[in-house]
Amino acid sequence: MDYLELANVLFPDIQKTPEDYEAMYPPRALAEGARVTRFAPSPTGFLHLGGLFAATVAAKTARASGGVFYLRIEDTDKKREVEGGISGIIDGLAYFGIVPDEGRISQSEDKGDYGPYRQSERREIYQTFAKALVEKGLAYPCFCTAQELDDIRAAQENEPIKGYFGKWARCRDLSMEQIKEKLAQGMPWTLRLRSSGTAEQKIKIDDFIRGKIEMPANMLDVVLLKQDGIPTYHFAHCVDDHLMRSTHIVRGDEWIASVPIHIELFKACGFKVPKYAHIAPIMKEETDEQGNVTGKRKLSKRKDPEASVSFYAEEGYPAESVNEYLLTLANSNFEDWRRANADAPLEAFPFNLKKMSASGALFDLAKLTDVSKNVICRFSAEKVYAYVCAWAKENDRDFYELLAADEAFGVSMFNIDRTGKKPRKDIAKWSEVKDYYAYFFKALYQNDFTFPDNVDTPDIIAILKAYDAVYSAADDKDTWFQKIKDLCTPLGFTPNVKEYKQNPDAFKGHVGDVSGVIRIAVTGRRNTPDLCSILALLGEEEVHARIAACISALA
RNA sequence: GGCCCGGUGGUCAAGCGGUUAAGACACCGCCCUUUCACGGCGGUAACACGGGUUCGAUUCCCGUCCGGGUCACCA
Repeated sequence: MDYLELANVLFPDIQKTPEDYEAMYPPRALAEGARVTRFAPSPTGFLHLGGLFAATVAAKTARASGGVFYLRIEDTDKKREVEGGISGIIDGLAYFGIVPDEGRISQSEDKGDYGPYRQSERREIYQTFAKALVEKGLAYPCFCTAQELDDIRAAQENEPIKGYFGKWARCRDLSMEQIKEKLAQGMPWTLRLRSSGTAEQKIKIDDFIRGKIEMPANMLDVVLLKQDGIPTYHFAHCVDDHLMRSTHIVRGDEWIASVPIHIELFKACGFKVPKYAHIAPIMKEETDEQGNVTGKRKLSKRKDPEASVSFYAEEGYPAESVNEYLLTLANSNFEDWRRANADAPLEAFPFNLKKMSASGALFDLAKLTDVSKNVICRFSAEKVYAYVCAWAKENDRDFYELLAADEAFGVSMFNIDRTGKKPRKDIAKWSEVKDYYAYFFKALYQNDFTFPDNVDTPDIIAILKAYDAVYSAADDKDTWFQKIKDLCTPLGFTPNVKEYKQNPDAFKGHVGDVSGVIRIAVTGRRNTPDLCSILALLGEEEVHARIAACISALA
């Protein structure tokens, strides 16, 4: 067989050679140890949490080493592509602060010297390298139809090794005449690798996360180029990551099984094999209708709302919170680092690929909530106000109008209990703010005047009347509190909590019960930030009105 | 089914031959406290199972079980 002739018959239009591309995309001039990583999603929908996680890990890996992180779009399957998929991914990443150093930066723009970064624009490159493989006798055209392939699969049902190889590889040894004849008939063809693997061969890989793995070598004549001339994932991965000079392949662990194929391909092409880091997926507990746990599975975009990154934007979890949560999953020492470096930017965390867990973690919303409260309590009131406004503008227009009507008021509201060493941790996501802070707005304020059972209604009314008489919005915290204490004794309560605990039968309650009554009368809630600040912000007129309304409701 | 990978409290996880088996979240209790929080202290709770190797196994080996992945002209 004259492979040179075959190559020209198959790829008559390809003039360039692999050497041309090697020269066009020279090795990167980076410092020793700098890692080049990428995120390479297919634009099949919006970004999901697993993708964000992989991108985060890849980006951190590159940044921590002074390397390069780039975005490549793997759109070799036009059937699955969705409209706006590319910008959905780019915008999604940007929302979480991930801006690639190079690669695809918009629906139609690239940045960097190793592009194009969209696979559908790299057709000629793949064909050039495919042609070179044919010239070396390492690839051949296959004319099998989908039906024939199905038949092979059916026949192999009980075989230990399945796939296109050995006696099943019917097109492997076609003569030049047969090939030319089929081509002349216009039969569509795919290009397959002529694998040199045997059933006995083993390969070893040293994965950054999994460690040493031994697997049977590839022996399948996998498809390199589909009928439409577009490469499969395997071939595109090989050509792109070589030409774009990736040093570390960070990807989901569903790819582990195909590493033998990839290694054979890199070697067949004469490329250096990159390092691999296969990350475990984020899992979700699976339950039946009764809520019993039946197992776990990968977070699914279709079944789990929290799989989609847009869920976090809609619920109002700040990107910072999601990022921190993801980092707790990625490197378990992150939380220790955060405690020791409370105010350091996330970028300062010394991320370590090797500390990644080999098994998939269950997604834990309670943990995210906790992380998020810790993140938000460090925000300034101005920042909270800005975030809540931005969230409400998209998700709750009425609430947005209320907030935007008075910025100073909004900031003051979020500033309560936020300035000390131990800021209040009450907000985990912006969507709960409206409920927590409703009493600040006349339009939202509601009160069903439900008081705890330990205070009788006549006492409630007495407390409110007495407080209404002494209240002044100008009171500072000490004055305010002293006034409440002064109310206690005449009404049968004690200003001293300890005293009450020592002798609970001697009093109707303590100063905490008294302030609790005032809180509920004015806000309708049993838990709020500092009451004194709330009353001052609400203003005298409003406070008096609310107290009066409460008294008449109870009377 | 073949081939890979994994299996420490409910969850995330340190530990990697000798530990009272860390820590975080959640939960419970106590303390602090004008409420709510915050904070502090304490508590319940774990090495999947069976065989080896060893003076000694959570740590090493084998088997079993369980969980996950993969076996496309999808990525």
